[in-house]
Amino acid sequence: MGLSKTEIFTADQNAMARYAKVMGHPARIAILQYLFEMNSCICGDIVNEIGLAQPTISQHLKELKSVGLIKGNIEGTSVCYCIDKDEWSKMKVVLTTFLNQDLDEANCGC
Amino acid sequence: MGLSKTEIFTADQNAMARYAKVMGHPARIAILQYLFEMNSCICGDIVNEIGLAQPTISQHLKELKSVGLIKGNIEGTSVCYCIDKDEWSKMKVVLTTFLNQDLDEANCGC
DNA sequence: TATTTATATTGCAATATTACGATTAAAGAA
DNA sequence: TTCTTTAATCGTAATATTGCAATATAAATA
Repeated sequence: MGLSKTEIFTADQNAMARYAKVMGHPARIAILQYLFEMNSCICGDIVNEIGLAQPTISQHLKELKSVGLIKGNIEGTSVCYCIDKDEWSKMKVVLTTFLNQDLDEANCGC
Repeated sequence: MGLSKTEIFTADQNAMARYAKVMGHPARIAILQYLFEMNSCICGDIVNEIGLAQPTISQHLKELKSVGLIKGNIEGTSVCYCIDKDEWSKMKVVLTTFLNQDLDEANCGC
């Protein structure tokens, strides 16, 4: 179907999956890394940095924006993109809590 | 195209995206949580716990196995699935390093 | 051996994702 | 106003994902 059955999962599970999913593409990882590295963050620079066409980058930026991880400010004809620190912090809490689950508790006979 | 251009990204970027992608579905999050909670981890139990058909769960388990996050041991007619602690630790390092990037360094004028 | 039980695989339909050329929109420059 | 620049949107092709019914497989049991 291509359609996830989100209804049967908890809000937490869906939120975690949503964050993870948006990070589940190397171009979006690369974009986020670039935004962390650079203080200037013009969309055109991202297009030049990463070897993908402008509409493709624009689409990835849209997805990052849809979960709130980045925000864009119009500056004349160009757009300056930045990490949204509040949302990044939220994601960090959600994902690290999951990643830091105690492995010693996960013991089965296998 | 539906096909990611992995060639133009670094091994690290692709590895991160691969981990994130596999966690990018609530059913797989739910499965991992269940494997953490329970010490017994029979496939059939997972099917009962999560409201998805058996073939669907089997498919999700396959994807989790493909990145090495879980391993399955045959026990008679059933299969016992467990978290692979080594791989989980690897993922934890890769993702938390990314998540813990210094937000104060990411400053633009926006 | 035949039957049951538990899981994997196959095949398929519906939808989503990735990528890009072409076009559009909006702001600045000539 | 016209031209240029920059980024978003549209349209489309190729591929991937999600989900399940039906079937296959493999081990245990009767």
